[in-house]
Amino acid sequence: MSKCQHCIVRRFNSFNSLTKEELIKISSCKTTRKIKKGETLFEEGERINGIYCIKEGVCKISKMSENGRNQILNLLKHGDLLGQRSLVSDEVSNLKAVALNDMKVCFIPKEEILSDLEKNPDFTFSILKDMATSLKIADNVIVDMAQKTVKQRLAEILLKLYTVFHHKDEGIIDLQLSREEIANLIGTATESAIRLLSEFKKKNIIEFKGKNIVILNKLELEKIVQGF
Amino acid sequence: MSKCQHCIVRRFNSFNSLTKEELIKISSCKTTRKIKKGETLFEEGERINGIYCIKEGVCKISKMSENGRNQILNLLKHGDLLGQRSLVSDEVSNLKAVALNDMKVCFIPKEEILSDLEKNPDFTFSILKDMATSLKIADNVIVDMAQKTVKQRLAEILLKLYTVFHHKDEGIIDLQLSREEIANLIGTATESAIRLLSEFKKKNIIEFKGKNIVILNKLELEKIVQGF
DNA sequence: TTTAAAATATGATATTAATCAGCTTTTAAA
DNA sequence: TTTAAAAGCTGATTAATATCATATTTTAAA
Repeated sequence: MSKCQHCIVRRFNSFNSLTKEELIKISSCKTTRKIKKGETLFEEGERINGIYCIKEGVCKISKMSENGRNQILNLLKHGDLLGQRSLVSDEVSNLKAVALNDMKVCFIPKEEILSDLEKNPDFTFSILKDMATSLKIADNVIVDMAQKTVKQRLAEILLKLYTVFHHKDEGIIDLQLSREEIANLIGTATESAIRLLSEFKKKNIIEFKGKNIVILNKLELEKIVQGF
Repeated sequence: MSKCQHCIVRRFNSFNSLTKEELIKISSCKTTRKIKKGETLFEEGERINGIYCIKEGVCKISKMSENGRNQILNLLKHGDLLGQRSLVSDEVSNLKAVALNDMKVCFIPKEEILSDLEKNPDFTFSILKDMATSLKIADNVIVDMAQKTVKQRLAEILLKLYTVFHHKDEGIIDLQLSREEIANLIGTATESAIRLLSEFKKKNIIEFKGKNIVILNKLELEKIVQGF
């Protein structure tokens, strides 16, 4: 079995603050899971009782709205942790996680992490820092959703996707999302997302390369985000 | 000077997890501030370097959007803490806080709290729990902003305001908000908020008592939230 | 008290986005 | 390979919401 203390992924997350001994202990109780594209890691309302550490692949974190539409709240990739809230709450998950491509994740049971939280203030501080950052980002998303037009939000998500998933120097976004998923990221109808993507394409701001989107004019997207 | 260990407000927040000794230490370094209605506690971009503990009054937490509109993200009242993010981040505040009525707040410098975070895992855990709850709430707000109509959001905020600020058994919301502030809470134009409030009033769902809103038909509001 | 400014209200219009419908292309299963 | 289903696309229409204009009421300052 692979060992946490040698796992390169941990350099990107709070596990970096654990001691070698703590990592060895976690190694011994973690389970590794492979999830195929489209498969569900966990459902809304499911009890998680632990943290997922993403080794490979990307998953979408979503939530159903009361009027039956799906909102994607986050995209997580290698190095990201998932399920922090389960550590401090006995509630079931309020979110659903689905793989966007083939994934490899490690699952560490809640009890293990909790004992580290008790003993290692650096680790706790790191988790706290992560949550604070997530909270700040969430505030920004609320403002965007409340105040920006669909076109602004689409331009913004394309820039964000490029930042996180760009490939080499090209403008290509190295992540395949369906039109519906893009719509669910920005909170609009699928048709509206398609229409605006077509518009961007017609204006040579983006192009489609197979199933991927390529950013041709980053500056123009930035202008659109600002409302021009 | 009033003492934290005797302050009733602390029963509602994470300071509840501090020991008597820790509270005495905090008492000795805290400063108490009175803020008049309309005054600013701190601005976006200001360095906070500590935690505010609200003893009396209500404040709005807001953020400007890129297109110059103001979004109210939260309303905080007695017992609530403010500035947790400053503990774990050296960044300036991303939010602005303005008093909605006369307030009394205590300010505890960051260094004091940090030493407690180091030594008292219960306290840290409690802060962590708070942040996790805030994160869950933020996720819900994102979904609402992205997926619900302005009418649904208005009905929802009225119910929330009622829950948090209701007065005795009456349907009165014991907090004075301008129409603009209501609009900034739900992310819409002031005129749209006014129009919908008028509609709700015409349908006898709410009434205006001076500057306050009174809920007459809670059930109907709940139906509107669901999309009917 | 008078008066200017701010807040509230409402109508008219423009803009944005959702919905519905029908079509084409792509994908995956038989 | 064929074929059904899903995804993508586009036009037309409707619905929601913003914006602009203007009037009225309330508030606070002179």
